[in-house]
Amino acid sequence: MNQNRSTPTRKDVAQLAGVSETIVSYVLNNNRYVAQEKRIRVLQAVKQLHYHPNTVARALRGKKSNHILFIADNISNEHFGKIVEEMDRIAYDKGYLISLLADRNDSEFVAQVNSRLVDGIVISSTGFEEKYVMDLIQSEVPMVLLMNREYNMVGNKASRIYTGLQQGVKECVKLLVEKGRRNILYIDRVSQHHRYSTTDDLRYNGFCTQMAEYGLPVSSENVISGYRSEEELYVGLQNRIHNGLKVDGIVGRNDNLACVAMAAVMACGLKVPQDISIIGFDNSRMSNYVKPTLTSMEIDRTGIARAIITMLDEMIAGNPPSVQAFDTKLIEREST
Amino acid sequence: MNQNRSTPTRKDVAQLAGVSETIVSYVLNNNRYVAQEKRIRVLQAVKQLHYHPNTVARALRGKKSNHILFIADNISNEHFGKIVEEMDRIAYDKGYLISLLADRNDSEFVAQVNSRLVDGIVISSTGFEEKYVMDLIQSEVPMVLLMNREYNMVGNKASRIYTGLQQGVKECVKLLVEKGRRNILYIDRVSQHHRYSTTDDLRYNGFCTQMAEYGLPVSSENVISGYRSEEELYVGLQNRIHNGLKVDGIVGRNDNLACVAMAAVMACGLKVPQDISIIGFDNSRMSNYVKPTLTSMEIDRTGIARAIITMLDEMIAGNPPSVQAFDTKLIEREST
DNA sequence: GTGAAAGCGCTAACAA
DNA sequence: TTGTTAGCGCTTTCAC
Repeated sequence: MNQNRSTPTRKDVAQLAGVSETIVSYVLNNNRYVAQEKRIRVLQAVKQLHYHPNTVARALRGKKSNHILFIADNISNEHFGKIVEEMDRIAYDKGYLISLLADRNDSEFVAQVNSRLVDGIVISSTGFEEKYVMDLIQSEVPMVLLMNREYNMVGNKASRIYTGLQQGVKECVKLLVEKGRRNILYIDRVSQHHRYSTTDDLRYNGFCTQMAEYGLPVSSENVISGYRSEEELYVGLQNRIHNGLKVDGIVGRNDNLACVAMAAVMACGLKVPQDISIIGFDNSRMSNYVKPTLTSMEIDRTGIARAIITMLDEMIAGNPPSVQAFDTKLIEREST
Repeated sequence: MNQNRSTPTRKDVAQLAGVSETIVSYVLNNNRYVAQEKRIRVLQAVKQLHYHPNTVARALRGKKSNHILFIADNISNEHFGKIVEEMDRIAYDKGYLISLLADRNDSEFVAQVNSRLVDGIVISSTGFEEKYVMDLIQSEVPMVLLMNREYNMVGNKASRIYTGLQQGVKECVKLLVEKGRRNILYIDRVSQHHRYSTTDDLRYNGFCTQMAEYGLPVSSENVISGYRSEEELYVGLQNRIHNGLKVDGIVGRNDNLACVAMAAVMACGLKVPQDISIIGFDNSRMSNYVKPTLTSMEIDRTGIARAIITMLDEMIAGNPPSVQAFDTKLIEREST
């Protein structure tokens, strides 16, 4: 814990400005009339001492903690990093600090989170069970959900952001069909804990929906799921193709998986994009550098980050939760 | 702020267990003899209510806040994300929460940080000025520095982790020289704020040192620096080569820049690795998927993450700062 | 316009 | 072994 006695407190400001401590609070919170000259003296003292009200004490007293918690199931990928980076840029000016936490599916986790007095919670996860989301909502902390999946019980108790996953994947399928592809694979996530996509997952859902609209089949044949690692996927996909799986198009759940799949089909002797078109998701850096370069869907991360902070701000101010949707943007490259 | 009245407090536990509040504290902090039966009743009540001591109140009272702050200059890249992910895994079990903050070079930033009562600070930045690091050290919060650069004033006031950058880049140069390369370029970072490397930067330093040991020149000819974006770098490098720059080897500051450089030299008609060998740094995912696949240096992120938490724990326990060094590992692929 | 004082949930010194 | 109490830094009610 910070033992530093040199960090100024409200008392120091009051002394330097020659006013009572209460006056300092009034000036800083701007919620009471204070004589002009005193106000000025206080502000000067604040500046001189580089005083910042102790966030912890404030939070304990029931004010804002200026602390936002971001709960996610994959805090290491580029997509997530970019959103957090952008959030930090906006949030810093508003005085917010952002914490990162990987989700755990147990009620201890919920209790842990509740023991922190945070101003807002953002959840971006497909694997975090809805009952725990509901537990968190019960404690009445403003919450924003990034809709990677559908929730059944949340209703309008949390703000929701549709990041364009479902519509985006639908457009991926459309593009492939327009290119004349019919034997289209969907590459599902790899997971060591058997957390594969269900139709709750908006990307997977988008795939199924659009395929159905074209009258194309969706089955265990063309949904590539159940692998525990990228290596397994790489080998498994090759085996399937050697065993006669027909494929002329691939939609990857993200760029990384699309690249794994691309490497696998190329290892099978298929030419991209002549024999098969491949499309990823996220428009991450690597899509520019793989060979052939990878067509991908760009997600509006800046817009999403802004929306998160805005929504949280509004809910903290007492407004009800809201909903916002974002579009994705197709970035076409060599792989299609 | 969390308005939730249902989150249990110490009082609730005391009531349920039929003991005084102090007893609850003593049991939880395990620092006083408490009658066996009472201790059991307390622990039962804790479990039943899912009670967690309010971290904020604790921190205010001068105890641990269980809060670690990670300050960095690039919170969106994969390398950084992996370290945080690993830290979270270890830290969660110890009750720590990790916050992320992009550095800002002003004293307001320092004051902001000080207003949070954090248990420890981790800094991984090349651009964050040392005077602000010193200001942070003054407030006596345990600190771990990831040594991306040399510091001149820190001395042993903070724990330091050498992540292998300098030695790693030296090995990169060695590898290229062993392959018979002599006209070796170093690709420096791109920066919109003119924050290019100086010899404080351990990667750049490693390059200079090893080149000198081989009697090879280092000049503005072969240090590719000063570009504001990857696009500028891509174009600029091609121009230089068209203007006669001789090059048969490239060391990229990271995989991403190495890929940009690789794309540029290939666009100039050079063959990789026949005409030119290229090596990156970080062993990020993309190095597996670019064509040709990219030789790179793997950093021991798991080890580093562990070391960070261990060091912080020890300093929080009152032990003096320490130093640790990690080795990098060469992952050779097609580009060399 | 201003100040005194209570109290947020917790720890630890002190007293019993 | 246990309870009482002061106080961490702050906000806000209430009285002046």
